[in-house]
Amino acid sequence: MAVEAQAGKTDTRARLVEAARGLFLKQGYAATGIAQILKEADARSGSLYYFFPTKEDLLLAVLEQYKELLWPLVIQPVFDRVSDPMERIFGVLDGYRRMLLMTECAQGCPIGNLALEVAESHPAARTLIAENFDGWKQAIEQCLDDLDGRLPADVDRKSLASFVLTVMEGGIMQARAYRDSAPFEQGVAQLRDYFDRILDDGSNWSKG
Amino acid sequence: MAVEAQAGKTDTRARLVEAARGLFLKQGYAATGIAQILKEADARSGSLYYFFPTKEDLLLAVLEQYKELLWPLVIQPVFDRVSDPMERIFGVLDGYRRMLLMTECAQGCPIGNLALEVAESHPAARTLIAENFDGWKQAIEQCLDDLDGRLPADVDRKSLASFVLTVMEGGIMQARAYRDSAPFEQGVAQLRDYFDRILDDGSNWSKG
DNA sequence: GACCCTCTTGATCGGTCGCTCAACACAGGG
DNA sequence: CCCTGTGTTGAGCGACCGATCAAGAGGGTC
Repeated sequence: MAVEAQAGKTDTRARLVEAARGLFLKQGYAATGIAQILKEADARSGSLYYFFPTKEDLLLAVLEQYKELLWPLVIQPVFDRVSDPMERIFGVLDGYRRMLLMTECAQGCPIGNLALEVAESHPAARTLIAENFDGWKQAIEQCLDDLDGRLPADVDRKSLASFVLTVMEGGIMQARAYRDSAPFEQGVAQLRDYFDRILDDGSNWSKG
Repeated sequence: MAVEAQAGKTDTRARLVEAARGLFLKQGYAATGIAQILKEADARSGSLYYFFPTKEDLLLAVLEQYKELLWPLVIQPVFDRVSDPMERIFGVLDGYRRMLLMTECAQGCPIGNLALEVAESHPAARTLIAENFDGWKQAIEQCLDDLDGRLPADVDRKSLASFVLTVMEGGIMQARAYRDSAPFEQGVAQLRDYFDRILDDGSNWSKG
């Protein structure tokens, strides 16, 4: 019994979203033409506009897919490999470092790119971008909660999770501007230093 | 004696750069058409292409102007108002917060926007973006140097200045994605907390 | 006045943009 | 066999893209 078609009737829609996702990531939204997406997906314009009334709807589908891929592709693999909550946070960050290295700092966070490019002009996309950030921060927040007593009670976990995202996105931006992963890595190191200073480890450190 | 022309012979070039600067900031580089720039600058296409062989050359001129405007517009006003090196750093950051508030979080850091949009596809622009970041970080680094003894000797000032930029850019990105300045403000607050923990103030704090 | 140089004008180029639509393929159900 | 519903095809739309260029305006100099 051969594996035949999936649940859906056609995979054209999926191919279009996949192609658009890759091209938006590499080139940005405005710089990517419909024709290029069609070529990459091996589809014809009529098919695209059958599934997506406008180019923006395709963008929304891409952002929806990012939401769906966040846990299975970004979070879960790290959580499976690492159990310590603190190391899970830095494991996720290390995943982005590896992407930077693999692409020679050409590609960064797809959500971050789109956040700055389309947030203002495409309100619906902006909402989905915010939801992507929310999902990411919730994963970090869960790690912070799992730290239990190690994190002082007066620390605002949501705010700290937001800070982790801030450092990641800012670090990636610099890495891309300099084509060098060092600014990202330094930022992560400073973030770890900050965590070390916050954490109640039951230990007093004396430096030097 | 009326004030007549400036040193240069014409201001058309300056008007074009100014118009392009504003539009690239609001809409991004790819999303801004030449025709729109011409309309905004009240110029004709021949004039533009007399000064700038291509659209990318206009982008480079915009980035050069940002380099020139950094100190007089962003750094110096804060340094004139504030003398304490630490407060100078957070004074600069507060300038960006005010921009976010004024624009309802629609506009962020012009360099950051372009960094993510054109860094990969326009190498010459990427270099100028990096130079803009360098200039910004040098201002912060100067503040760190001016802290003298308050900063432990083993702290890497370049790395810390880079971290300030990272937090700023990451914070602005989230502010724009959420159309809310809170993530930026929280990030800056965490950064201040980090500084407080790093600084040798000659004081021991016991919390609570 | 003749000449040059800087800068401006605006029609126009070929190409690409996002998008439309009538026609058609094809499987499932009656 | 026909009908319907779900996709697919590809020619082609008007608009706009970035860019070109011959012509000329206007000031400075001799």
